Amino acid sequence: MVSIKDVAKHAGVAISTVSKVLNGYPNISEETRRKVSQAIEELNYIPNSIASALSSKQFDRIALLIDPKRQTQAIDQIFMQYLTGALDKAKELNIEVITVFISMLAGQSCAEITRYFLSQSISGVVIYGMSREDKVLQELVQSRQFSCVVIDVPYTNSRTTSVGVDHRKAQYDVAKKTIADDPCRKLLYIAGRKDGYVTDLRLEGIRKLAEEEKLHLVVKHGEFSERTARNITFEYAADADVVVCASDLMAIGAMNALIDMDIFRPVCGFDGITLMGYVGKQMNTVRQDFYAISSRAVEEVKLLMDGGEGKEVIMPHSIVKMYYKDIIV
Amino acid sequence: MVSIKDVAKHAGVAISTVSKVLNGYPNISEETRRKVSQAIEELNYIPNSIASALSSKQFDRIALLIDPKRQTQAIDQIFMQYLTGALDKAKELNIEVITVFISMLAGQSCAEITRYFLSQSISGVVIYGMSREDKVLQELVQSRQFSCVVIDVPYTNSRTTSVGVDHRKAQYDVAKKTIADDPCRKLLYIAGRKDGYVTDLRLEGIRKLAEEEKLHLVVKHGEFSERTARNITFEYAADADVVVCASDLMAIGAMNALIDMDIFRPVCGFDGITLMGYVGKQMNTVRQDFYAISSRAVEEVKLLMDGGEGKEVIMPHSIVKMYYKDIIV
DNA sequence: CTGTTAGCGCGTTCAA
DNA sequence: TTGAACGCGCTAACAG
Repeated sequence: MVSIKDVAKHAGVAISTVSKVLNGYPNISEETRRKVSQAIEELNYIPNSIASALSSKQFDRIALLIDPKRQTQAIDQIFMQYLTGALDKAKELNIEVITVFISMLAGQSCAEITRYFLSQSISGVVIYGMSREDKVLQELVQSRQFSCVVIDVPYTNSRTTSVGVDHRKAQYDVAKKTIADDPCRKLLYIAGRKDGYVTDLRLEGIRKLAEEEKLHLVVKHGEFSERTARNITFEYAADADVVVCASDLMAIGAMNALIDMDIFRPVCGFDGITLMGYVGKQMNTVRQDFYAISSRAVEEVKLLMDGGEGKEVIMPHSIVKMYYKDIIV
Repeated sequence: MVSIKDVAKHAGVAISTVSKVLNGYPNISEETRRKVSQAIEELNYIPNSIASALSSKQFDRIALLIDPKRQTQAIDQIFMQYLTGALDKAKELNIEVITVFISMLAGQSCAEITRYFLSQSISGVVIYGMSREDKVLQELVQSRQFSCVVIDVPYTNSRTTSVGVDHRKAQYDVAKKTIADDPCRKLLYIAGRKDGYVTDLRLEGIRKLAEEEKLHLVVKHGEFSERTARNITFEYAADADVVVCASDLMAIGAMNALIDMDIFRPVCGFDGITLMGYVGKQMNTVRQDFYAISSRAVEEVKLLMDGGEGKEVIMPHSIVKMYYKDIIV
């Protein structure tokens, strides 16, 4: 391995001079700079980022906390988009990324996780999908030991920024579009888990719509489960004009139930996953740009690491209809 | 930040003694070990892995090269499984992982990528989905600069191990199961891209079956595209008894085409993705355990980094039928 | 069994 | 404008 020392020798200058050229310091003559650059070229020198990090003690490293535990594999798509968004932005900002599945942290206390992160020189964390039950993650965020960005969780503190869409408005919008296409009087709403952060927000959205449109609103909790939504649909959908679901997976469950029941009801989902296109009928969904959200999250965690204050970031959303023909490649 | 020096002082021993305790060296008295451990405890000392890596020059770091470019979002599932398998195993083996989407390397030469990896102290690479067109990746593997594991690519050299299932046998098995259920004389086979590594292997498998069973075999290239498979099905399926596809996505395209054509033909896919369960009819697929494959890949790259020789690893597969009810949660 | 010493590769004073 | 010297936090001989 060729080190900075070799370059210095080859160029006939001191190590520190090479270092300065490398890091673009101003006080270097054109002449020396050229000599050094040439030596670097000739020796094919590659700076050792490990050593650099140790020496400068400047090392931006973040952990991406992803939770595949309460999802079926069908929505891995969302996490892949989260990942690509984060990785792209991280590379742009020259931040190192450690991808961590929350399952890998299972059973560990907040202190242990903190320990692990510190030993890895991680100073920022982006959390995708923290639930109210994740007590350790809550603790982690509240400890303010790390710069945190939480996705879709309405919580901020001095070192924590939240990034997400306006779930209240999004749910309102997507449902409104659905009933605009098919007028309705009675609406079945399949909500998420009772204690979910977004559940209440989305519920507020649908309540507002029901009030405005003077709809008879029936609310059932589908627990974000396809099967539960399916069962709820079997029980209550015949009696409703429209079925609105707080997640795509539940919408798919509802749709399949309706097919089995052999009745038609307009259904809308929420997340905007491709899978929606495969279920045969078109459905409205919120277009959440997971890539953009994640990209923004990394930007925000960087700001925090640079000393910024935690804040709330609302990303825009739009509404789309999913067709099979738009998805097939 | 509390360092090893503080611990040494606090425990009243030398720095190296602390280091030895930390790394579990044998020649340490129980007494000292206890003292040091206590000091570590009291100061809440966390070893700096960066410094450790620099000093020991031992730093197992691998890059996961993932290519979402030629896939629809529908099969992100495969990549998530690859990821979890790799990350879990990496944590077990204490290997650091850098996740890289191949798109992030687009336009870079082999030398530039090599440079980047070296600067990141990456010594091992796992490549998921390398095609014959990826000239730079080919070059990278052939350069032997890094310990490489390629997934589903039948190439090995002194520093390259290949991991994958036996595509020939797998294709044979899944198709055989399909025609066992529904006897057939004429079989439409929708193959992958003409230049794909696995395309030929799978083709061999189906050819062998056709010969054994004396089937009339019609082969068309679906380019691993759902739409192309759909079009091929429209054109040729009416004339066949069974449709065998070299990928799940193509199987889905074929199935949807058959539904539109309003005729029934048994269809089988290959990859075993959950999405198969959503298309309405049951289909046979190869059960590839992506998690296990990826986990094994990381083990293998570790062996290579420790000086092992490249080799070929064949992972087992089984055949399953996909039902919606097995998938819904 | 323990402590001393010499680096790992680099960034950063501070003189010259 | 340049370079010698020191230190980042740790590991690994070697000496005691």
